[in-house]
Amino acid sequence: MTVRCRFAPAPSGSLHVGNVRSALFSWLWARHNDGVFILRVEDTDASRVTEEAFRGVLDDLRWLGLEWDEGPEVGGSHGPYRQSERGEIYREKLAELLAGGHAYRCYCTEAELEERNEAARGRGEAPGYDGHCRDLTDDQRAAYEAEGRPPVVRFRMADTEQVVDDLVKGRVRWAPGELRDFVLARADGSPVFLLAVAVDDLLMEVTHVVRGDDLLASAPRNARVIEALGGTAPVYAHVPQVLGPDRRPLSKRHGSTSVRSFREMGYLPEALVNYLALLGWSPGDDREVLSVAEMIDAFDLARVSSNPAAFDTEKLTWLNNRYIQSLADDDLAARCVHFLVEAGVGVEPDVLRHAMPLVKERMKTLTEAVELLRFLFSDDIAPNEKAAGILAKAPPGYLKEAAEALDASPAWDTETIAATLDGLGAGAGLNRTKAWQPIRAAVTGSNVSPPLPESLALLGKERTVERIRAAAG
RNA sequence: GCCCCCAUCGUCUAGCGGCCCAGGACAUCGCCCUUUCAAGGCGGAAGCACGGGUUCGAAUCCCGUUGGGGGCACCA
Repeated sequence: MTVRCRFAPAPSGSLHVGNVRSALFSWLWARHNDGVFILRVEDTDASRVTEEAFRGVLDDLRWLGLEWDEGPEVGGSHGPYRQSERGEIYREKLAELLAGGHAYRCYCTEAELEERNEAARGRGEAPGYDGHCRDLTDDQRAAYEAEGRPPVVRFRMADTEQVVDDLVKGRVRWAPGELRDFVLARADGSPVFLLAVAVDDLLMEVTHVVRGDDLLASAPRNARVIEALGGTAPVYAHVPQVLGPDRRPLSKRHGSTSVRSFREMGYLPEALVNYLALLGWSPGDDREVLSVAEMIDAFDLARVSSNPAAFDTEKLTWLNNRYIQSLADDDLAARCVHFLVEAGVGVEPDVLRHAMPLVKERMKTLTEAVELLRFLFSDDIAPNEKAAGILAKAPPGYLKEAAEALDASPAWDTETIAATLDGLGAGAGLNRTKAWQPIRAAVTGSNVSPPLPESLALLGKERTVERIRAAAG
């Protein structure tokens, strides 16, 4: 049987990394089994959903490389894939459940429900729907109808022990009566999540549901609805929440947690995917840096950890640098362009490409290309505080001398420049650090830069000499 | 309140009864390399929440305690 996994986000603009991890595990499982990955958008709450928020989610997934086989924009034989377009289907299935006696109309008002809940609490009993309208007689029903009470539709939950064999949590049980009859459709007839998910998973022939463990208790409800509709429930895998550094569930409160924000901070999708895969899963050996192919090959839902993991930006950053180092110069340069342009630095593609070997091991994020390489593309290199200090401490006449020596250089390659610089230092009785730092400060405006001879070679003789002369005053 | 989930270095994890006086990675500390900053190499410190069992033997199994988290909606 073909494995069919799905990811069903609400369109939020940009996915947060916790959701993405669920999506990733679902996707990896589909790919591992040569199965199908479905994207379904849970936009039933149409009032809050904008087209922009919808697009944001698709963009995030594509950027991460989590391509879907069925879903919005790619189609598929089980559509439509937006819940907002499936109203008719839900109405149909709701009628089916009602007709089969698996669901019933409940006339209790919210006030009545609340009142009885309070009373239950007062008696030390568990709150929750008490089954008031479960077995109304025709007369009672008629009386409520006559009152004009708008009914909701509730699912008749089996009064037996409920068991879910979860791929990551193991066997989980709920005592009889623990899971109450829940609402499938609101008084206005609109479907709620519990109906929509069950119907969609059934009709889309989903075999494995991978999602956050905050939904663990809805698994038996989903399963019973699917069965009431004549289907077979999928296998569930509830992955733990992703925690923030304070060990509380990740939320907006933690600042930048959306895919978009990591993208804007200069993280590579490869690094984010690799990092997220390692959050709660490991291949079982000591590998940490894994290609997508290796992840697909090694992935197993049964190996996903059942305890919650905290998101650690430092390790993500380390991985990011590893991936930056591994990229080809062309590729890296292309990815840096956006950030340089964004910062107002106009780039020369050829120079940029040749600068990559100089910066790839010192860039933790792509945004750092800006500070590292600005001096190559802009002549506005006013020295920062430390650079100014270095310049002030340079021996009198040293910079002028350096400018002349470099200007007189017969060739302009790394070796020649290094030799010239060394000759200069020797003449002034300075070691390399003392001899080179003033040059660095004069040319880059900073005390920190890529390797000096290579930088000067890229900058060109004219601009180098000009800047040193300017600094010499 | 009731129910459910979870518990190995600061963090992510390996470990599924003897291979473990617990292995790897990030972070951290020290040394090396070194033109700055990085990167890299080598080394160190750091953990089985607690208490009972079971067993010849427990990080691994069972029970309890404690501590986190989630659920108990006409939200998803």
